Amino acid sequence: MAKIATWNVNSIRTRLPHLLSWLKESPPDVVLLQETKVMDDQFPRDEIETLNYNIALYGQKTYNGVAILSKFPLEDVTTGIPGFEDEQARYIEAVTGGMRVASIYVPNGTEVGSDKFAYKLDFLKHLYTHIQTLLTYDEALILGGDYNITPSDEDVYDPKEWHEKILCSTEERNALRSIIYLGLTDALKAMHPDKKEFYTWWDYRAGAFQNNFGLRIDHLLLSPQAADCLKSCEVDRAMRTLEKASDHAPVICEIDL
DNA sequence: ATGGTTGCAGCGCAA
Repeated sequence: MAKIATWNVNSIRTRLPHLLSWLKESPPDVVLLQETKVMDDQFPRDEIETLNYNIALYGQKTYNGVAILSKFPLEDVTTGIPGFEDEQARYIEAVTGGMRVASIYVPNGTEVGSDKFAYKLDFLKHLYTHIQTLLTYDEALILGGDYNITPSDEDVYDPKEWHEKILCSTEERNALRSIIYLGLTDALKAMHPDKKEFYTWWDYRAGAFQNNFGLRIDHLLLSPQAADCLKSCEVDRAMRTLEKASDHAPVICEIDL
């Protein structure tokens, strides 16, 4: 049984104590990290390698940055979406433990209709094309990350307040739905089809976590070969309760290949 | 509540 997690850490250096204790207490086999916010030469490799993880990095100063940690050897590592010119470090892919995995940090978009929103849609368009190609490989494929999109109003604590706002607009939801309809399974939704108020991100402001004012924007999307072997998927809310927590909680699935 | 908080770099910007 392989355990695969995705987690937006919001700075690997600030979150390192939480990451290390989490890796010690309930070690996933594969960890897909987003928003590491550090250049590769400053990534805290030694502390993580000591816990028997291999590491693949695509970092950037101050913003963005993605990484893959794996108990298995990491092969065929690629960075960036093929065919998409992007100076921001938001995509890394590798083959590990009999699976192909990717850690994806979709642009936030800031505001519907803005230049950054256009960039978000462009990123999603190229991601769609790349996933089309990946699905022809007929592999166990796990696309984890901060997609910065709620699939539906069920994934929003206050759909009226968020109606057509960023992370919830029809246009970006359609882009995500198109990607899923290529043949992917939303692992958390598949394991908990009727669960309500099931979120992965809570704003730091205004006591959002304490009030469970959250959104579900972090996803593990699985190819049919991976989905057939899916045994569980959960949100690790406990990580969001800690002092100096990331604003995102990890999403973890178990796959019995 | 065009507010609120966090992380970064170095006090404005992105989220």
